[in-house]
Amino acid sequence: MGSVPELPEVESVRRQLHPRLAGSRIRAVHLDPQARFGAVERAAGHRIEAVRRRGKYLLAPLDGGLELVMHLGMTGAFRFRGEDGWAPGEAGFSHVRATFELDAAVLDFRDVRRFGRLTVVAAGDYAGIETLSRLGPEPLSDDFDAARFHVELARTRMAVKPALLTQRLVAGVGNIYADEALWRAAVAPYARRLSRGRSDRLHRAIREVLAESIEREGTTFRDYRMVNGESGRNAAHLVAYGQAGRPCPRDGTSLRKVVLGGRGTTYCPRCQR
DNA sequence: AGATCGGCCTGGACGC
DNA sequence: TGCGTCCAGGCCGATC
Repeated sequence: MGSVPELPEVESVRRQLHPRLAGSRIRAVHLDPQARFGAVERAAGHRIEAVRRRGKYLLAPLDGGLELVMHLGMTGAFRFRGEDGWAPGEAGFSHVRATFELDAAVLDFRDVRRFGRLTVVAAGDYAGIETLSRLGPEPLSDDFDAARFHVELARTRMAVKPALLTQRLVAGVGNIYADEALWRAAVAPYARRLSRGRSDRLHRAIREVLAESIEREGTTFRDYRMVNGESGRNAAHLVAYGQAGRPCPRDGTSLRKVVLGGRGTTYCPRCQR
């Protein structure tokens, strides 16, 4: 059972990184020689202006017209060297794939499974990052419009859950919150071309489950950690994801796990239609 | 252009 | 106990 950083987890990381990094200069960058990062060395010598987020991407504009784009992948985490038990010789100090020497701190990027990505691009130029360049609206902003969501859901031939995971209809929803939102909206993950009523319920449920998880600083099973090493508190509130075999809180039916679009999917076969 | 599918990567769970 | 196998899964690139 992994724990994948999705929008609430990435936002929780962003909130801890921004105050520490904004205004700080990157003196040097050290990279795992096996890592396939994109031109991260170019960040050296540049000042970080802010740490922002789009979907599951962390975006750090640098002075000189550059931008550091970061994705945590499956197991990525940022930790400050020598803080909160993160130091050579301490338990758990391992799998460091990149290190940023800053003015007054050393920031490590830990990533056990190496799915994470770090890239430096010209500011705003995401042409080489397909998912980011075609990313849908931020779910918690006014850009996430219910009418447009319905139209786009009706246009695709995909089942609703795989469609959500493409990041094109809405940004930042992954496997956990897709299952949670579909359960809350009582929509079957394999449904297609939702009615406006169902699509509106799903639209609202996506916003709710993400906002509630941000309040709890995300969902931790094992891997996801905030920058200070702490776990998020949302795992105890999951109703669908990882709950196969448990009774549906709405009607008591045993929750079923299937594979849909290559992803584990848990839902109530009775009330999610 | 949209949809689908395999590959990437590693540790933990599981079976014998 | 120890070894082998399977699974998790976001994104990317190839293919249809």
